[in-house]
Amino acid sequence: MICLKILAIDGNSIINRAFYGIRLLSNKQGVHTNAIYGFINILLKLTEAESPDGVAIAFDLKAPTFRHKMYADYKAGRRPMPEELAEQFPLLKKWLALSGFVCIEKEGYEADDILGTLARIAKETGNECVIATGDRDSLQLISDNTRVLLATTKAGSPEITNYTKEKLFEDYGLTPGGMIELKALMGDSSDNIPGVAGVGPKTATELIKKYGNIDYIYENIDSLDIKDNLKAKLKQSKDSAFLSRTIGTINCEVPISSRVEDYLKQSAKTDELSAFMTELELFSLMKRLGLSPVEPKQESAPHSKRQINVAEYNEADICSPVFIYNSAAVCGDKVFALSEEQLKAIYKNKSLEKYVYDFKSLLHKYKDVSGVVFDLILAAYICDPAAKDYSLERLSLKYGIPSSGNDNADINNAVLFFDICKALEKELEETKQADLLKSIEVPLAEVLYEMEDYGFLVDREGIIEEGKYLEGKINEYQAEIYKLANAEFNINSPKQLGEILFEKLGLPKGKKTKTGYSTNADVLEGLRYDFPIVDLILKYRQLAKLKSTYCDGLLAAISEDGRIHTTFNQTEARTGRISSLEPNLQNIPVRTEEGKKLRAFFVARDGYTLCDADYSQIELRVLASIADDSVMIDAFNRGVDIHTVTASQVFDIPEEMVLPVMRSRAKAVNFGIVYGIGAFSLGKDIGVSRAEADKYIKGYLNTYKGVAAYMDNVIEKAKHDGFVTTLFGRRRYLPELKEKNGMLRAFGERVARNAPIQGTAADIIKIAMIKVRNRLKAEMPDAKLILQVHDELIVEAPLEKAEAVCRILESEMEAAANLKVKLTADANSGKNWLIAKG
DNA sequence: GCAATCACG
DNA sequence: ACGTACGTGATTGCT
Repeated sequence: MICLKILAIDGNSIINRAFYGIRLLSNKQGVHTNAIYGFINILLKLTEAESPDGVAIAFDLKAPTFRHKMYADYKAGRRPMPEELAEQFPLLKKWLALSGFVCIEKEGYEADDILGTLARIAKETGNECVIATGDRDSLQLISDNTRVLLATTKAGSPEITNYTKEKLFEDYGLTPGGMIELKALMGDSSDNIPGVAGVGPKTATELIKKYGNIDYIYENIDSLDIKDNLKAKLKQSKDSAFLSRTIGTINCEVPISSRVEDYLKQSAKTDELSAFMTELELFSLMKRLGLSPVEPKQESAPHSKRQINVAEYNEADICSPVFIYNSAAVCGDKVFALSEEQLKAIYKNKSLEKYVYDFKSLLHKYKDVSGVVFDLILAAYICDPAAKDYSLERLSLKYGIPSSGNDNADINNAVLFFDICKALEKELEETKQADLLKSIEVPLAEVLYEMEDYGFLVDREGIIEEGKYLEGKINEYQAEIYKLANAEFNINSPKQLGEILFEKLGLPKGKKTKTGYSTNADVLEGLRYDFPIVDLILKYRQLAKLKSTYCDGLLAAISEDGRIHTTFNQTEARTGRISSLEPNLQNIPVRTEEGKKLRAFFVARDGYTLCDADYSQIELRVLASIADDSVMIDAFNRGVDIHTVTASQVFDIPEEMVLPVMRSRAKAVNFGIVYGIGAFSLGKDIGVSRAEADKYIKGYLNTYKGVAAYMDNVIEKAKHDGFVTTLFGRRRYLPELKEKNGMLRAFGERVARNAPIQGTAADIIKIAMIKVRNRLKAEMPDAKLILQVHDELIVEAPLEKAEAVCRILESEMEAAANLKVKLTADANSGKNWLIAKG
């Protein structure tokens, strides 16, 4: 077997050394390049000296890591990175990518952890790892397969020490593992790790040399041959020592590729690299790499070529399109700061085309905002619906856009905003999603604003009464549970509940969770008829949920106008759905009788009524259409109950012979198929054996051959493309399909099957919402759309308009898309949500 | 801040 | 042998 050598570089550490070791350099546009220059220099030296087979450069991300979670002050008090350095990161990463080097960054982990993981992978695969860093923390990673090249500054001049196990012992008298123990005692001021108060490097080293580790030290603390006051200090800081060790231990299990081949250097994109380096004016490095400068093309790098000048606001300069972020705007080749008055006037001006950030929030703030043709936050969501957030900061990193370097933050951000808009616009064009933004998301933002603003009236007194009633019942159940358990405990604590049920009372143990016994409804349901206490707990849980989340929660959310104004999040769900929060009005109970009662407290105001319309089986209709399954299409077109048809096909009996239990099983299969179900879960869900469930699925796929083919094809295609799309072109990227972890890959496959279905349905109802809102606005402006629950729309309408509104809802919802099957929506009206749902 | 639980489509 | 159905948000307990 050939032994490969992987050079693993701590990107953050090395770029820092480069930045502080070399005076500020910059190109003509004022982009700083000294850290990039220094980094590349070191990288070239390292590769020449080591001739590695692969190179991986690890970077920190800003996101908090597990260390912050364990220890809130981790890295507290660090000086923020200077802007001149920060702006060089995306450029360096671009350079590395163009050169064919592999960069690794992982949310929640530090560069150190990635290095540790690479070292472990190298070790496990019998390869060699060389770590290059300026941070002594990595010394703990040394092993027979791993060396550390430690960059330091000695007497003002850079020096590199090659640390092997032997060299480490020579310098520190410790093993790599000992370095971790050392840190547990002495702490680390740069990361704000406390260690043991009053113990510095010298004492710590002595202790570890003598006793090996802190476990031994603390187990035998009283018999140790050390001074009493040192013992006292150690005892005093025991917890801190163990915490410091945990935090100081590098995590070698970062989820990154464990194939060493994935870190081999790819060939460089020479042309692009030359253009990029020319732009950065890194001519001496180019020479060293054998590249020659190229004449920059006019449009090759719009953000750094294009000149935008800071100007005074002048109304005559304003023309379409104008790019507004906070209180500054870019228009033509000028950027200027705006007063609130000026902003207001620009937002009002219908004929002025505007690129904005978060249209819906602007509507809340300014009420009158028109002429919006582009919303950055929505565009960025379409381009990457899985992103954590859509801040300029994150996007500028993603698209490699440097700061314009202006002193005024607003001016700077407006220019950045402009550049990001251009990048997103380009990506939307390239991925054929521009229409999604223009025709769906931007108009929808305004509809959602109106819904949020209008709100949903609730019967406050009714909810208060219901809360009191529930409280009484909950107390009764609680008393009975305590009596049966012969103990008082917190029923809301799964830990305590598990101990009572499975240890004290000795009930048969079911599933386990990471932390103990599972006490969820699935488990308890199986025990409820054998053990009265379990039945009570289930009832208690149900009512406790209704009380806390729905009574107390909703009451707290009622505004002064007596209405609940939820917030719709248009950029959260990876499938394209919208979500509702603070409070969530998309999960108001409906499945149980007790829960349903709450819906009666969602009401229409005097003289008005609620019109509620929902799509019938929209996801299955979408599936039938996307899969082009003639049997399912035919079933829908005949207008018969789809679950009955499925049962009749799967059980091979006439439709009129289908029994309720058969229909209900067929229904579970229909739903399950949409989610990419397996026999195990289906069996569990409907309470039949796995083999029985497997028969149903086989029967299903044999009946609906188009669906069967689709389920295979969609994964095939997703693997090829790296994403799936809805009927309207909305993408969901699926990096999971490349996973070598089978579980994650299987998850990716289920998502590939589900996302086009759920996503297309989401697109359709979004279109319907826009159409319904426009019809209402034009024909009966007193009627307002107030809520969407994925396949359901609710309008508050004047009593006498109820019928007309129901017909508008039905017809617009049905006409929202033209599928291979007819879409059906059914509307009802009533004075509260419970009644209106029909 | 995470895990467990449970509410909805 | 392992885990096992997609997408969300709120509450509670616990470290």
